[in-house]
Amino acid sequence: MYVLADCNNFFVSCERVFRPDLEGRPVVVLSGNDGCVVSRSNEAKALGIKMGVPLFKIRDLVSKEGVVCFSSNFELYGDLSARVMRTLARFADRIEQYSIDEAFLSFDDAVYPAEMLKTLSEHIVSEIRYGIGIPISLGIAPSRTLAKIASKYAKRYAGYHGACLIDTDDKRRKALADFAIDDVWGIGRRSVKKLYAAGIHTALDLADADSDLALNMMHKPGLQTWQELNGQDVCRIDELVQHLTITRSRTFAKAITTLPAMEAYVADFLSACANKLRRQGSYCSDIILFALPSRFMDNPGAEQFYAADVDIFHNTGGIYTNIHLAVPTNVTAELLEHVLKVLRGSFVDGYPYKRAGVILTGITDASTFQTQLFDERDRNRDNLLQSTIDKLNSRHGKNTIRLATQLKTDEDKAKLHNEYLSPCYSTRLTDIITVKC
DNA sequence: TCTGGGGTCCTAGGACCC
DNA sequence: TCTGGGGTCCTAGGACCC
Repeated sequence: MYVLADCNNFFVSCERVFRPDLEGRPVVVLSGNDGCVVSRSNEAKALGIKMGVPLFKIRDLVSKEGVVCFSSNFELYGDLSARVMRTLARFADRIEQYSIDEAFLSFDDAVYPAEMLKTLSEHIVSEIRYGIGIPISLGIAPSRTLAKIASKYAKRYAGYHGACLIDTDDKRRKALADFAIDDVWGIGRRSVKKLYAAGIHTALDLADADSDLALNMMHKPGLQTWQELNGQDVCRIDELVQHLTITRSRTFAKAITTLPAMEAYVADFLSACANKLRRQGSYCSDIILFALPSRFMDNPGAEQFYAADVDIFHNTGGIYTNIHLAVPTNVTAELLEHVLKVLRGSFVDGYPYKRAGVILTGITDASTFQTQLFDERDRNRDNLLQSTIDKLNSRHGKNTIRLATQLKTDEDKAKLHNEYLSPCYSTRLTDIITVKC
């Protein structure tokens, strides 16, 4: 059996851990530059605030209803997430972290009868609620897709005490009959339209349909969803450690128009990517660099460059390049050399670059590393220098040693528009909570 | 004024091989 | 007039996830 553990309104719940006064009040967490709503408390949902809505569109509602806003604080969320994951791992035979706030636990059926899992799950819910402060919902079922559905019911009805079990065919059919097709894991917007046209509106409609219908409309992933809704376990994710791509990108509050400013951001993105790459013990052979204008046609700064109905990359002067390296590497300075060369060659001064980023691909692990015959670099020296820098940074804090091109931390903060940022209560001594007696 | 960021998997089609 | 069959690898784009 699988247990899906899904934290409730995770980012908002993290903020509330250190602000218990916000229980019962409408709270939202915003994306970078305080752009869109990315997490909502139940009270905020009840006010009709939709996921992804831009803040400027709900300003009136926010002030009228006293909605509390937070900028996103990933240092805080990452730390609380790690605590939740460690706690979950203590209970399960196997754990697969699926996202920052979700994990699949798997249990051996021979050891854990369904009813025992239900009791255990309720125990996990209260352990995480009272030990860490995060409300969480658990769904128990024989397949991952059904476990996801069960977790939604656990969230919906308080009577389940945070854990819902779908273990019999009768329960499965009842649960699916009351579950909208567009809420099923793996069924996106595109597929929903086609399914509606075929008269399929609930998860049960799909499960009871012919498997060929699922296959023809939604190809292989659709067939897997069909199987999972019918209780078959189709393994789709595993205990994946290595990422196949590593990305850092940002939309800027104000477009970047000068090369030195862009170089600083790109160097920062690349440095963060390379760090992650080394932490997972990999090398990469390709870097994608992009710097693009605004996605929105009505953005006045970008308008003159925007031609309707044409590919934004090719016709507006935006940058989107794939840089292939002859020898895979994970050394920040070396990666940056390549990227800066391309950036300097393609950057157009005065052009309004609104978002930019770096993607590492062609990722391989250390054991498959291949040297090249005509390699001029002294790789031993590079690696020694890099590991020394990494050690210093891990001892004295992120970016203690950084490349000259990178942003200075204070400047970076000034440029970021994060009006409602909370302290990093659990990861920085300077931000530690004070209790007055 | 103001519109997120980081991922995965699958498929079709082109280039190339013998 | 008539132009194989089987395979691999790579890439761009689509769809989906939180």
